[in-house]
Amino acid sequence: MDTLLNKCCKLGLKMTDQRKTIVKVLSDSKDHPDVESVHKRASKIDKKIGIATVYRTIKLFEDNKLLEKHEFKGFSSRYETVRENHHHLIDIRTGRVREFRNTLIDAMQKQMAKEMGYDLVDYRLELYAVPSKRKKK
Amino acid sequence: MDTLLNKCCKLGLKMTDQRKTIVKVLSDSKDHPDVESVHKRASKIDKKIGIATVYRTIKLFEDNKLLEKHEFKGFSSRYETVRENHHHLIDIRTGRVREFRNTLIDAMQKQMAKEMGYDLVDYRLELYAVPSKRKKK
DNA sequence: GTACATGCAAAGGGTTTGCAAACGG
DNA sequence: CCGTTTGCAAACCCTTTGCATGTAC
Repeated sequence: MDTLLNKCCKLGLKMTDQRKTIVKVLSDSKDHPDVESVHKRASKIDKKIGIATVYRTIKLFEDNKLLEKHEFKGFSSRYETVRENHHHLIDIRTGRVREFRNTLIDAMQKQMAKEMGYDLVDYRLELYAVPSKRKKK
Repeated sequence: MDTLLNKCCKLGLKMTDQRKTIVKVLSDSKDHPDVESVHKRASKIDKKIGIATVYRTIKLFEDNKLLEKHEFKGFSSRYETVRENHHHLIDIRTGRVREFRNTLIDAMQKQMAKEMGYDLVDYRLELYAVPSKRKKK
């Protein structure tokens, strides 16, 4: 098992009811919600939960590499549970995020940095797009 | 001539002294300054210039496609005059930005979007790196 | 029990806006 | 001239923080 909850336990994080609620919301999220969305969803389980707690918990998870933060152009910060490497395509009309992998681009990025005399530490590759009229080729 | 000032005139923008000052600052900038830096540099020419004016002018230029805004991770918004297509490598220690081109990656991005059934509208490719210890290969 | 987490509201940083006065074309 | 732009300060949004209270281990 490698659930978010398990990872929290392994890290020895103190699991309050609020944190468990937020873990559940994040684990159930198939999209890339922002803090407000997480708070809204969490409120359905625990109507007393404060948004400051959501901010603090998300930051805690982020610091512990359980969550990844994305700041897509035109949106407030959005989060997803850390999984394998991938890039994002954002539908600018709906905000929907689609994921993709492309190991060739990954390799080229690393090489590009090396050629410029740097060691790659992190990257960002985001495609902003709209559904095409024609059928997918 | 294709200077920023010329582009402003062609667009019929009212050129106040403040705007001319900001245009000069931006034209002289070889880096990717944030609003505060632009304001500081502009203040050396016109000590009365207000930061709200800098914000408004930069937004005006951005809306008119004369400036490009970048929101690099960990920094406040930074700007550069629009030029040919290129990507950015950010030295996370200093904030210094290096530019590079890679047409193969460009092509792959477009193709990636198409394969997913989208038309690419915009993208973001940023490398975050530190100078490598070894000599550039 | 004790150190840490919570909720609230207030503060924070970067950016925007309302207003009266100044100014460009 | 008249509509636009400016400078100032207040408002703004999202996020963080101080504090007294509550809670997991």
